Amino acid sequence: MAASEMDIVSELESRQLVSQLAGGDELRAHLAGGSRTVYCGFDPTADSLHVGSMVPLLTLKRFQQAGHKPIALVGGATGLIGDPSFKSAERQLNSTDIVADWVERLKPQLSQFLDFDCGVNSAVLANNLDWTQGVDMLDFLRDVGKHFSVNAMIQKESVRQRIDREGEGISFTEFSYMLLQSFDFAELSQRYDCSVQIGGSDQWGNITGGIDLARRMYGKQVYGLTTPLVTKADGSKFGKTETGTVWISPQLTSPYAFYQFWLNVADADVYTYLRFFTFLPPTRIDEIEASDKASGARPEAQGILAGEVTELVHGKPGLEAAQRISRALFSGAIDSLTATDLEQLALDGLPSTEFEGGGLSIVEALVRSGLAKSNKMAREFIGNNAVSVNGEVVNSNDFELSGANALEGKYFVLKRGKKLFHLGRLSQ
RNA sequence: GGAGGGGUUCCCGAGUGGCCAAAGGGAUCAGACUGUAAAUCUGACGCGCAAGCUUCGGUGGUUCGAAUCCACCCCCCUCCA
Repeated sequence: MAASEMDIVSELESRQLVSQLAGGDELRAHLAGGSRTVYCGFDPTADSLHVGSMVPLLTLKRFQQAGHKPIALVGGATGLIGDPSFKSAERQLNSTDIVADWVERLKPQLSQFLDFDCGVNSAVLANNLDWTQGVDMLDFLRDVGKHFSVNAMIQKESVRQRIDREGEGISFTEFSYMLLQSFDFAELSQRYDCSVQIGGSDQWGNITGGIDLARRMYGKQVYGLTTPLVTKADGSKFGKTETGTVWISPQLTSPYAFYQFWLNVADADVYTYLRFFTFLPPTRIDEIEASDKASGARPEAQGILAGEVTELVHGKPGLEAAQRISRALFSGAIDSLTATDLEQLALDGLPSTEFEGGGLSIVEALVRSGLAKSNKMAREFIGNNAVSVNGEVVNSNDFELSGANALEGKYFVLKRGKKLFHLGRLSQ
């Protein structure tokens, strides 16, 4: 490995990807001194990762590219408990079956970003349930619990609002979460000689807990690094769209919707996101930013970002499908699409609905397609000129969809608002 | 187990017998302006075309009338044991 490749901390800093360092210069020297083993944990809180999980996950990949060995840990055990860090309320426990199922779904998602066949620094996929479920409770309390001071734990910022805030509390279950994650780090330091843990900055308390535990249990010096939480300049929550969370899974968020999400990133955020979510060199990103600023026209950054991230997550075919739909729908020439084009859009992931029987009213079509939640909302959208069918604005509640005004005798491209499209098909 | 404080529409949070489908803020959605940005302004924001209907932890009462009063139950928080 070239020496330049090894200076991963500086590389991450140039991308503004370092929030906190546990170990500072010592950690830099440690990473510069050879190929190290680095881990990051992902708890199964749903049946897919979402875009927010991508920052630490891609950071893990960056470590691997720099010659280090990544461990992607899926929290089969910790997912049963629930991390209280910066959560405002106690959460509902999920059943063991559900968590086990989610673990299985997360595994391939974690794996797709890492290289498992590149020699000494091949990635490892681990599950903390493997070393947690057999541990005897009394042993755990004696060997692990004894190293933690409750006085110190309740001082952690991550649980502060649960303890200080009137009306909220924290169960012993969630409070013990830190012990489990700390135990993971100590265990990985033994099993894999893992010496670095990374995570989002909300994981700082859990990471430092692990560093202390590894030292106390095994006399091992280990380190930590956190990445910033992804924020949005306007203060709203990152990773949500009008249709909900943006997931990695193509079943939950189509490549088209995924692509659109990135295409719609605000100017104020897009260059930061290029640094966080792509592997383009920082110098290249600076160039893009400079050229966008100079042009005064619509920035190119969003298109580049959407292209890079969509390809990374959904591959070339996914990206191409997303771009096909985007071009077709936003070009304004909807009425020139052929039946083949329209069927392809449905295959590419444009949401679609079969409309049985003959003609139906626009109001009903909006509700059945999910573009409006209720008849009332549908009428309101129509009243606001927010609805169009096959490119033509609909301005009457009495508008009917029928073979006569369909594209190719059976297709309708329904649009609500500026960006939400749906394909309707009449079936006889 | 004891004492006290709470549970209101997506979230926060007012409301303590009719003027309450329920203030205010946030989030969200639509329109205008734009670049499928941001900011700003306007409008919507339980369901229903409407008459009206269903909501304020649950169940049952009191009352002409309840989110508001009473009883019991469930859940949460604080302090004490």
